Amino acid sequence: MNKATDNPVLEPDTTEEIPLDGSAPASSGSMTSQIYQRLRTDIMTGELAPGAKLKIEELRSIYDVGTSPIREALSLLTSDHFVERIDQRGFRVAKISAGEFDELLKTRCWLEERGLRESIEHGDSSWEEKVVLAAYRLSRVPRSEADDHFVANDEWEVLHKQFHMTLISACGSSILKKFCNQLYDQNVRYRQLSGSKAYPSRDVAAEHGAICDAVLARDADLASELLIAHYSRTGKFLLDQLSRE
Amino acid sequence: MNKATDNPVLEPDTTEEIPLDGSAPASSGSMTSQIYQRLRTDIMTGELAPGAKLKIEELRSIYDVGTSPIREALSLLTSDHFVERIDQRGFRVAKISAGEFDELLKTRCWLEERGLRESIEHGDSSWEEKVVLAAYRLSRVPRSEADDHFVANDEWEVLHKQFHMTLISACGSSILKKFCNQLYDQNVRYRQLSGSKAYPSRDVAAEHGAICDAVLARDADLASELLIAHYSRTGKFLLDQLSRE
DNA sequence: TTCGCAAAAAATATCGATATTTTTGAAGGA
DNA sequence: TCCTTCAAAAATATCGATATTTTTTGCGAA
Repeated sequence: MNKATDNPVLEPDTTEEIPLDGSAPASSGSMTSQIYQRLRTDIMTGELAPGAKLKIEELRSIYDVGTSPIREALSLLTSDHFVERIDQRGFRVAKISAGEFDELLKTRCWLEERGLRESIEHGDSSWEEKVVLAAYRLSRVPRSEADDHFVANDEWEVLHKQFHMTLISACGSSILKKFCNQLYDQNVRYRQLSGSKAYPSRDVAAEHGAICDAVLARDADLASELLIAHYSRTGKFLLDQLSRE
Repeated sequence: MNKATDNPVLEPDTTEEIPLDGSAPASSGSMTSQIYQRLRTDIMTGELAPGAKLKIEELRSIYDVGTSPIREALSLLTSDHFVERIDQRGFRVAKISAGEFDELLKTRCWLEERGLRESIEHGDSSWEEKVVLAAYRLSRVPRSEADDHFVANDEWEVLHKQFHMTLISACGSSILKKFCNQLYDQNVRYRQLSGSKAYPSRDVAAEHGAICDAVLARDADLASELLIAHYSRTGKFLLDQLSRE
């Protein structure tokens, strides 16, 4: 058998196309990039609480670098809306609120629906196969690392994002993809912050499967409906948690 | 007569709500903010050519400041996609291309259509009045400062943006508004760069009027159609200019 | 000539010190 | 008691110098 280039499904590096992290600066290399990544994860996981003041001097001693890389990393994080910059009075971790989450959810649905519809209309068979592959990979990994209680599974996180980003990957606009990527990460942050206690017991895997099926059937209306329902359900759940506090 | 608070139309500061600039850092205040603004306009106007290398030392001597504010301003400009940052090898002005413009135009239509539809559905009478006012103000100002040939009119630029941003201002998502704002500015850049020679002679003012009418009639389908046609027309024109070079 | 390699030059990234601004907190007056 | 004011403290912003990295250049060897 010759090289497997004629069958994309067998090509293992299909996943490489979509960078799943903040994608702006590579994590290695410059000090700035490293700090950027560390701060980014620390904010996403809630290590750094929403609204917390990010004092340069403090960070400087914690991460053991000069002020320049810190300030630069913080400036970069501004674009991801993970950090707020107030002129002449420094940086702070972006605040969260039920209201903002509501907007986030709404906007995400709007943008991803558009991305999905465009992909369904324009995506070729290679895109279809990527979707199938992403769905399959996701289905093989448990959502929680423990059976009895919820323990976040990093691998699932990665594959879940991969799946959703693949859905819209053939939309024909890298700008839209970037926006969706940004909003996805914002959403992850909210998920992390709402304390991953008792996760809803609905069959998320089945929902993914259904979306995948609708996509393969090129049924844009159904696929969109399922996708939005999928997001809205977790959204509702998170919103409850947020307003309960 | 008492204060004009009961009639929003007479309230002159209706415009204040939407910041029309890059909105991240205020233009005055810190050195960083000033440099940010200057670089931003210099890039938008084409003073700094697409793809041009932004050497820190050079900028440092031109703007007469230290390296920190420069680097920070450049980092901030990264979020607007006016500047590209390549780890360990500095910054350069974001490149332009017909392909990217095509995506920009598409995405802008997608997002603004959604914003407009949501606004039409949810906007109250105060929003309606803002639209009327923005449309009126725009209609009073000539597109070009000269009658015989085209000379960009700054006031028109401001009011035009104001009009379009007002259209989507009641969509209920500040995230979407921010995205549209960003894309609008990107588009302005393309317009500036494509050399403002001989502008299309179609009646842009009439198009704005028609959109406004459709909005007031709460006809979402018609308004969207007109808006998209409006964008597509200038888009086509710009795309021609771009690929002709 | 062309290729590759190393040294020089240029540019980026980072540091630590200083200037500037904001915040804090305590004293004095209404 | 509640403001207001002003000075000390804290934090941000900026600078100029140095360390690192990338790019260029020039010199042989195939």
